[in-house]
Amino acid sequence: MIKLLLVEDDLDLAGNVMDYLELEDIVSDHASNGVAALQLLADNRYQVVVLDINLPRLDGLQVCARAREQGNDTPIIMLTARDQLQDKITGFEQGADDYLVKPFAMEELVMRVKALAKRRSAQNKQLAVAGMVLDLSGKTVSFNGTELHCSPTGFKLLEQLMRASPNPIDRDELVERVWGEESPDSNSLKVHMHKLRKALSTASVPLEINFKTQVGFSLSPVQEL
Amino acid sequence: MIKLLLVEDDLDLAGNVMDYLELEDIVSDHASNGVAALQLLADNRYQVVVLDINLPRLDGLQVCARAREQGNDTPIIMLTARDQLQDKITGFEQGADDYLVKPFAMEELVMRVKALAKRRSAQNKQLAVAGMVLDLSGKTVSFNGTELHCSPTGFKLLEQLMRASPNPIDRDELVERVWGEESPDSNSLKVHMHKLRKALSTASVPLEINFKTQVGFSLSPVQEL
DNA sequence: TCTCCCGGTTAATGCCGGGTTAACGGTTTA
DNA sequence: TAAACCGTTAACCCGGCATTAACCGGGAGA
Repeated sequence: MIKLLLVEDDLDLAGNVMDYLELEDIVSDHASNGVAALQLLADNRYQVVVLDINLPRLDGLQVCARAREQGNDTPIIMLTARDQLQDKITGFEQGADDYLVKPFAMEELVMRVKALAKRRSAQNKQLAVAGMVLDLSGKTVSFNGTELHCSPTGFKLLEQLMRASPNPIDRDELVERVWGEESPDSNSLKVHMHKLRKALSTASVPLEINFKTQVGFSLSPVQEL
Repeated sequence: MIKLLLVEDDLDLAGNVMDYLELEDIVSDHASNGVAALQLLADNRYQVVVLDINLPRLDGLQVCARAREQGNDTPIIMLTARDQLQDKITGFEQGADDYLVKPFAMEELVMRVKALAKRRSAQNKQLAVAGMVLDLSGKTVSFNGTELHCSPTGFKLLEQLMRASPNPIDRDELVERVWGEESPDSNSLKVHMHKLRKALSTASVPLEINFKTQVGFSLSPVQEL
């Protein structure tokens, strides 16, 4: 789900855009002038801003510049009816990230919104359990500085296990988060789990994956005897 | 301080413009016809050219075209009394960077001059990674002083890789930045990548291009063992 | 004690996608 | 007009990966 701020004074257009975006699982706040936009930007965290250039009170370029001055680095898509080079230049100079000329296709807008949101959300987050670090942006897993190899699916599995750790995660829940609705034959999970366990042991990571019926899988420190 | 060439046959207007620009810390040379303009362009380096279209001897469009033919990529602002779309199109086709219709406000001109000068100074930089230098203005790449050959597309690819380095850049993102919306068959990227890698290795550049699924391409120093 | 269930283990299969190479067509240059 | 360059495409190779199937072994219940 993407949270977006739409700044557009044409209420008809704004309504249409918001309706369409909603179908794509993008929820929008709306401002119809520059001052309101800045207020919303200051009070909320959006993943993307769609900003018309022609606005009452404070035009889009100024809104963009002010927002950047205030340290707000939310990705901004500029919107304008003027298909002129100068607008683009000025827009980018003010710190816009992308540009769309009216009239535009809704699909086009959605595509760009998603692209920017994705780029943004992929920024350096990482999970750590018992010294093992999982880097969401680089898709890498490392322990004691040495990287350990993980296939994409293995990575997703490990991510879920680490998010839940030290609590167990239900088997079906796990499968759904990794594979989504369409899950393959259950054998696949077994095999991936096996590979994960093997990877952990060969890397001497002091963690083990346990399974308990009616409870699920859990990632926990190895128990010495 | 911005150094500018004003090409304008109306001496009154030219004088006014130059006086005004001076207040903004912009110093101007002046040519009153196309031939003189080309001569000055060949002998000096300006940050911006303001070029009237209606000129004696050689009109502005021709001056623009000739200058570009000679490899001069100084930003040009076209100036004309004719507010016609055709002029704009033709102007941009000849390589103009911006456009201003007479009569214009001095503030408008100053704004655009500054915008172009800034863009120019910003884009004239060169990128350097691990001793390899990519010159944006000259479109050349060199390592240890020796130039290494790069096709236009290869150059764009390398530029994006270097901008992102050492971080990876998403495959789709890369394709869009190099080819734009309409990208060719994905094979093309592979081939260009291959040529780039080959160029790097034959030039003994200690950099390598890596790819990782779900992450993208990255330019990083070679790992010795 | 036998058997069914279910997770773990291992090996095999097929696919997907990047890497590599060669060839074709268009454009520019000598 | 021939040569060189460049972008693109097609064809193939190859490795990694997900998936499947087959088998093993322990625990629960009859």
